[in-house]
Amino acid sequence: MTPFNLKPIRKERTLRSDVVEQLKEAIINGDLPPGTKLVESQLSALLGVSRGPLREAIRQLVDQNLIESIPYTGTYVANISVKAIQELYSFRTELEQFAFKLIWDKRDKAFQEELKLQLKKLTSAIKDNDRESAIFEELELHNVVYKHCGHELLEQTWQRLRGRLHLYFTLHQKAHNRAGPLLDAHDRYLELALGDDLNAMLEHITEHMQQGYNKVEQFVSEIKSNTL
Amino acid sequence: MTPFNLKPIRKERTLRSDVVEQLKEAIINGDLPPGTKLVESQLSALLGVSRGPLREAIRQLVDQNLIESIPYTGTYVANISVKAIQELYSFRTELEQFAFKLIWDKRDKAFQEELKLQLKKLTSAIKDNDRESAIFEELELHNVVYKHCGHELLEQTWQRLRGRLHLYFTLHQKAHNRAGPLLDAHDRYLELALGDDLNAMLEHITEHMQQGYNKVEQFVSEIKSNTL
DNA sequence: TATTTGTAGATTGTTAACAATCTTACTGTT
DNA sequence: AACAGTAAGATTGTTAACAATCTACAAATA
Repeated sequence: MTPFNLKPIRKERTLRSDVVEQLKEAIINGDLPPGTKLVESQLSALLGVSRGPLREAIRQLVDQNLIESIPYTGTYVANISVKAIQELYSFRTELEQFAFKLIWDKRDKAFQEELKLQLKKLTSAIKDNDRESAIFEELELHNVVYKHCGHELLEQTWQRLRGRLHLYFTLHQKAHNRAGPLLDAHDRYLELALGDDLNAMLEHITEHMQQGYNKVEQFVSEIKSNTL
Repeated sequence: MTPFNLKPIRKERTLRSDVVEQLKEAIINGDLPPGTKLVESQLSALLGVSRGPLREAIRQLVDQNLIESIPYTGTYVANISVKAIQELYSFRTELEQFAFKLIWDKRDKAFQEELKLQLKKLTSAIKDNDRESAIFEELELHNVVYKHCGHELLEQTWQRLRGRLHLYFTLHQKAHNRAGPLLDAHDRYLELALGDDLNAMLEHITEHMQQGYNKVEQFVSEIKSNTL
């Protein structure tokens, strides 16, 4: 048979996977604020799905730290805390430094172009004042690195953190109604990522993350003290 | 009321959690070799549980990379590969170096004593020629570090890798019927971990992991070529 | 005989009813 | 009024039956 350029189709559409997507989206968007109690019967009715697939979806989101579950008691949208943010940012720093160490000598044209393209998308979204897109594109920029370094375990770990990070960005944006954290000074990031000084890049990541942490930490402290 | 030093009790005993434990145990022990097809009806009958909780348990184990699942097709005990081992060991190196960087200035008496105790347990298990225990205690030794550095996200990530690592150790042991990887030369590990040269410790971790990787990689290559 | 096509059985996905557990509000007692 | 006990309602955990999908084998065709 003539070998068409056909890839085997991904057959992983199931109610569970759809529910995971929708719930994740709702949490990340802030439609379901942290602490919200998720009642299975209500949710399943809302989604038009029975409780079986819903419960399986919940298990997956618990593993992504987006939902907390207490047996026989209830499941809640994960709460935020200064410590959790601290951990997320310090961990991210290590992950991304590792990613760059892995990719450094393998940075091909495709990688460089995709990184440039992604920065354009981000810049454009910021100029258009489209906050939601800006957050997404910011995450996509970092995603390019993880995607290209060819380390599945690392990428998987990054994906697990990504949702939580997205949530923080959204909350920050909603709280201040201005551009989320880290939406500027990405030019230097790109410059170093395409340059030839690995150590400078690694140091920049530490600073980059530190800045992001400061912004997010600050507003979470505010929220927490307001809530009391 | 007199404030007793009581922690809120963990109430998380459910069929799902029991199934997770049992399945994990069976995979890690090698009772369910890599590639084994897991048929839900058979498993549920075997465990005396209906398919609902079983399926939820499977979701959790998929997230720990111990099971692979293809919708409408089947779930299988995760296969092993040289690349997966490579990734696991390189990632472990980063995680454990991060852990030591975190804990270094906070190493208290409790930490030091627990580390010493754990090494004793490991040494004792090796002397008794109790392979199964030796593997467990080896993992417990590293676990002490993650437990004490007070970084939940890091510990969580370690726990997710631990099962997979345990599986490799078991397979190695079964293949060669001799002591698993890394069961010697832990004295130096302890010495450095209690010493005051962080860089030496970090370097040692790299070597330590490299040795472990070499042993595991070698025998997996053998297995793979024999299977063909 | 080799290839294709159809069909039956097996297996996973989904649902809805049932059981166990928890929460809350009410009642009675001191 | 404060507290313990209790019962009703709500919610999660579990089960078993039903539907959708896939796989493997056999019949049909060349």
